[in-house]
Amino acid sequence: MATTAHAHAHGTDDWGAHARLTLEQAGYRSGAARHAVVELLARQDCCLTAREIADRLHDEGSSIGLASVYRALEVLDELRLVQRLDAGEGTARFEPAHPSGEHHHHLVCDNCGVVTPFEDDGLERAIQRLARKLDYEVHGHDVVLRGACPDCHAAR
Amino acid sequence: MATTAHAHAHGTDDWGAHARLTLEQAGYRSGAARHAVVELLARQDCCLTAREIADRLHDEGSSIGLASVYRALEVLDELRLVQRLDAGEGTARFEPAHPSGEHHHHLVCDNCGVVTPFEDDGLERAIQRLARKLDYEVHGHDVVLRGACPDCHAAR
DNA sequence: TTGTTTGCAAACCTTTTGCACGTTA
DNA sequence: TAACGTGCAAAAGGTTTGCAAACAA
Repeated sequence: MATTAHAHAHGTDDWGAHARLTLEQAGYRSGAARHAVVELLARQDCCLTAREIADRLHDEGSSIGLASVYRALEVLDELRLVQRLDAGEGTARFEPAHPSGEHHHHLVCDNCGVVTPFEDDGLERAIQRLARKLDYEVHGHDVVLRGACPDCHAAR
Repeated sequence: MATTAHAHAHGTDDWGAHARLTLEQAGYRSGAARHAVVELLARQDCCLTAREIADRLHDEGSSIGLASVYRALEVLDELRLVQRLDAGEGTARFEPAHPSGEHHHHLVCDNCGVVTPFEDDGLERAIQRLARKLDYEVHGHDVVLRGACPDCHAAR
């Protein structure tokens, strides 16, 4: 089966190690804040906002400034280690970008705002066919489906 | 041919009239600011930011407040008369949503930021097949392809 | 030691809101 | 006239930046 709304298992391809290596090879030193952000992201299946990242780090006892979270995410984005996603709520979300190219897309509930990941091979194939036809060098893509999640739909 | 990077012709299905009628039927009165925003959007093929809308209206001599542009867009969005798009630059973009369901998606250049519309039937079919399989009532979707536009790609 | 990273606070930008005034029905 | 729409200014987020202190190499 090609479609699943379940996230894949945690850390199966060790994104954390890949990210640390890539950062080092790009000449970045290791500091506490960026390290903590990488460690936290390595444990995520789906996207978090910068504030969510800072809050979780605080909960775990780290005192990381929000600005440092943004700076870490900026570097990770430049190195294509994270995928930035705008779900339309005015705040950006970030999730690990796996070197294998494996990725998912998102369902966003118009009503409650919950974001759910899904994967679909047919969709990926259609996008690859499309990208070949365009006069553009395509590096990546995002698909967001909007609608009513099962809970909100049932609650009508 | 199913794929085109060209926008379709201006106002061929008279979105402006449709929008005015929908607004009236929803009980909205007609005011200068919202009217001007609808008129301007009716002439657009692709997305504009709120500031771009206000600036163009000013250029045309209207003195429309930016807040009124946002308020107009909010109403139009609620009535599903516009499509809101986040291209990831931190500012939302808006374009007319045609009642026929005809729509396009966007290519965003990572380098220069230019946004180009495209249409692809294969992609639409893949999304429709996918939507049927999900446990979600899907109302809409956005696809953003990111990469290097022909100019930026050539300039390397 | 030297340049990088970080935390804090201030600055910035987009978007929303309060309020008084003008306008529509 | 009563309710709605608008413009302006202020407020409210989210994100970026300046700077001095802490830190890695």
